[in-house]
Amino acid sequence: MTFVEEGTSKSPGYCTGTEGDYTARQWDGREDCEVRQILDRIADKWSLLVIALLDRQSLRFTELRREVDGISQRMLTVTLRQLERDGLVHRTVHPVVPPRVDYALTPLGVTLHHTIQSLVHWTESHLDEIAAARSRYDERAATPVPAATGPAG
Amino acid sequence: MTFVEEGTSKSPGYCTGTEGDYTARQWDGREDCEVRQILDRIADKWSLLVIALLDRQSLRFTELRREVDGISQRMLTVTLRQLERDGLVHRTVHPVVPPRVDYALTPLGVTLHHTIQSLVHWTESHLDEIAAARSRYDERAATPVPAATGPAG
DNA sequence: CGGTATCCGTTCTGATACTG
DNA sequence: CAGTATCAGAACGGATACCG
Repeated sequence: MTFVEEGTSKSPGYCTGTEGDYTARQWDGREDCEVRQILDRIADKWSLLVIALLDRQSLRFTELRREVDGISQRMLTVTLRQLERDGLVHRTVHPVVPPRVDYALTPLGVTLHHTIQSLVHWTESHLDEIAAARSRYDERAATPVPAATGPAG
Repeated sequence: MTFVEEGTSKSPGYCTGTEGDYTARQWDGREDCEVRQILDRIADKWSLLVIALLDRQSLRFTELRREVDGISQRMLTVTLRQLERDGLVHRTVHPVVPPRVDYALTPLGVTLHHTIQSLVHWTESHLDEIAAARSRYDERAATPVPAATGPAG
């Protein structure tokens, strides 16, 4: 296998000693890097979709590939491996002549599913607002000189 | 500016016509790509942190940089721009001799903050479980031949 | 069918230098 | 202080070829 087995030393600069200086933070500095790391993984393009698809049902490799559709075989494998490693999905290999492998959410994965659904729900609920904000920003970006209307002189 | 102004045609293969084939999905195929796109942005390493930091307080560019610490000036700028474009943070420029720019969450950003806090909370609550799962997986990975204990014969 | 290993282009990110 | 522009290296992601 090629992907890193280390989950903490993935990239330098993540967990540099930043202690005892901030005051009003929700996240702890030492913990923060870990949270970010996990979050970055579960909020991954494909991970999110796979977890959503695996809700209340078990799917085969090919079935998942068909559902996600846009994903390549490589990325599906990698995503599934990460999810399995994190204990979010369970992999069942059936020793039959045409190999059959089923993937299902673990109890931990189910709890995550509930949580990400909240985030997805928020996103769905605010798609319009974000789109509108983007349009506004885009317009403003096309206005280099807003022509100050303040009291000149 | 260099970053893309288009928010939908970022990458090919995202929104390929995948309609009327799946059955038990929570997310709609056409909507999915948008949700994923937004999600991918707000769940960004830095975006998440910036939003968390901006909760209930306004911060200057340098202050944010100090807090996030590991972030480069470039990434902070880019992250802030994206967040501003999505209508999640508000940018206030004070026309003083030493330039002063304050960043604060918009009402929309505040609602997002609540939601991502749930996700962060989940992650914090399950750090140990994930770490344990990883250790288990890592051990299994170091066992190429599990020595089948089934009925040999 | 399910998966691995490799090659290669695209994207992301950080370091650096420069501006107002 | 608050950015912008450019470059180089790392990581990501897809296509391909091959295996059990």
